[in-house]
Amino acid sequence: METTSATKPAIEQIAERITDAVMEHRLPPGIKLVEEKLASAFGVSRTKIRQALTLLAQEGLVTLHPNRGAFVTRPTASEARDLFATRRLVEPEIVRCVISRASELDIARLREHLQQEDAARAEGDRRRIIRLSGRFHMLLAELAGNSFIQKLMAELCPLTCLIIALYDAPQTPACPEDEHSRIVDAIAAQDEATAIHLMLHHLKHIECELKLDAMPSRDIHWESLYG
Amino acid sequence: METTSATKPAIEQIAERITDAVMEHRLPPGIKLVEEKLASAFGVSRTKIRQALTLLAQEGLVTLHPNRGAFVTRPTASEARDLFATRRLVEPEIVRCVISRASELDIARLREHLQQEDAARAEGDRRRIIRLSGRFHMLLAELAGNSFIQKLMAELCPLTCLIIALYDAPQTPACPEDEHSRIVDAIAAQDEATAIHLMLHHLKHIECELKLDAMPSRDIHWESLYG
DNA sequence: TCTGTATAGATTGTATGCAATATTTTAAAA
DNA sequence: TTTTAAAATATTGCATACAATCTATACAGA
Repeated sequence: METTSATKPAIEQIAERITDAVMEHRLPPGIKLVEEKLASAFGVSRTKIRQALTLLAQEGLVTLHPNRGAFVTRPTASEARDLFATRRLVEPEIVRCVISRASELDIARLREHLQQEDAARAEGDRRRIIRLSGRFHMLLAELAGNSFIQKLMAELCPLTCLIIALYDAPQTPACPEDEHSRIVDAIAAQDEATAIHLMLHHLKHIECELKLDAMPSRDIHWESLYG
Repeated sequence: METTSATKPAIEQIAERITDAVMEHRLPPGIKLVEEKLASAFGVSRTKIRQALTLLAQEGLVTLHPNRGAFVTRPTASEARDLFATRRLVEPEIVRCVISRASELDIARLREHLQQEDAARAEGDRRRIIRLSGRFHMLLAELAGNSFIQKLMAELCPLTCLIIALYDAPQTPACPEDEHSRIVDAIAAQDEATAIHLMLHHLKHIECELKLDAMPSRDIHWESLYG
């Protein structure tokens, strides 16, 4: 009897790599994901790719059009607002849970992540900054210890990256974010009120930099236009 | 050019029928779902069944064991507590949204649903009662108008049914639930404070009837016991 | 009786092939 | 030149077949 292989199912690995590519804006919203191309890129057959795509579709990162294929989702402005409303509801709870549960080691993991973000910012690697910013919130959710909230945030964060790709002013100066580090400080100090306040401020900050209005063309619902 | 067929993808239909069976406790927690059996039951090939199963696994209703197959999930007591914590966080927000958005027609839909629940209760059809009780909360989430929250509740409600199947005292007298109808009354009256209070009370009520303690044997995590 | 091993059977994992559908290209007509 | 129609190409949807893996049974030895 051997050790139960801890290797993740290959399908999830594929989905994860596609997710990373989306988070880094290397796969822009709306782009078509052709099964055969992905299959040869990953060195597997279409069967696995299909399963990975249905998985990503379930997460909302990919949209499946019957008989037409898979596309990276283009969230509407309305969906973007719903997403941030959900995050404003959930992330304060995450902060509460982390403060009440986190060990020294957890705090250390957070600080280590902050260092990675700093490094990316120092290099001006905007793509990595965005991905790491998302992963910061996913790490917080993980430390909160509620698997349902963790899973929800694992879906919302990549989608947030997509929304930023679509609606962020192109020349937003790479966010002056010591915001993450201040949140970690408040958590480490067990200062719940401050931590929650900073988190909500941070979310508002991200949302407000988006140009969610004045782009009605993006929101046209072609399917229902004529009937 | 014809109308884009509004027929749901067949895979989702299969997943939905399996979900209903789970909600009605016709597929008990832990049971194995053999692909071939399902394939012939639904009259399709294993390929589609597999995709439906990965979808259900993503929702958490089914657990996939590599090379061993798919099983209806057996939530642990700890997961059950996390689930209710999540619902206590989300459902008050749902109530708020519904109160501020719901039209007369939406309220009518809620009342119609209550009638179905009454009918099931009058017939003593416990299975249908449980499924409809779950669907009541899913309907509320739908009316709240936030797709992310709606999707989350669409996962949590079937799981709640599973938890009830596992942990509910077998002879719990079919819940004396005018609780749903009182929630709808408060919503219709736009009485936010009361509606939220009733909702939280309702959730506590469900959770407290569960025997989440004193059954440690269910929670043993065999995989991590020795290393 | 119990334990361990070998064999047979069942089930999952994956690739491949073909039919159905969509997209692009080409050519013809306005 | 623009529009329309038809053929050619590309892509998805699905079922099936085979290999890999797991499970159950049978049997030998302690």
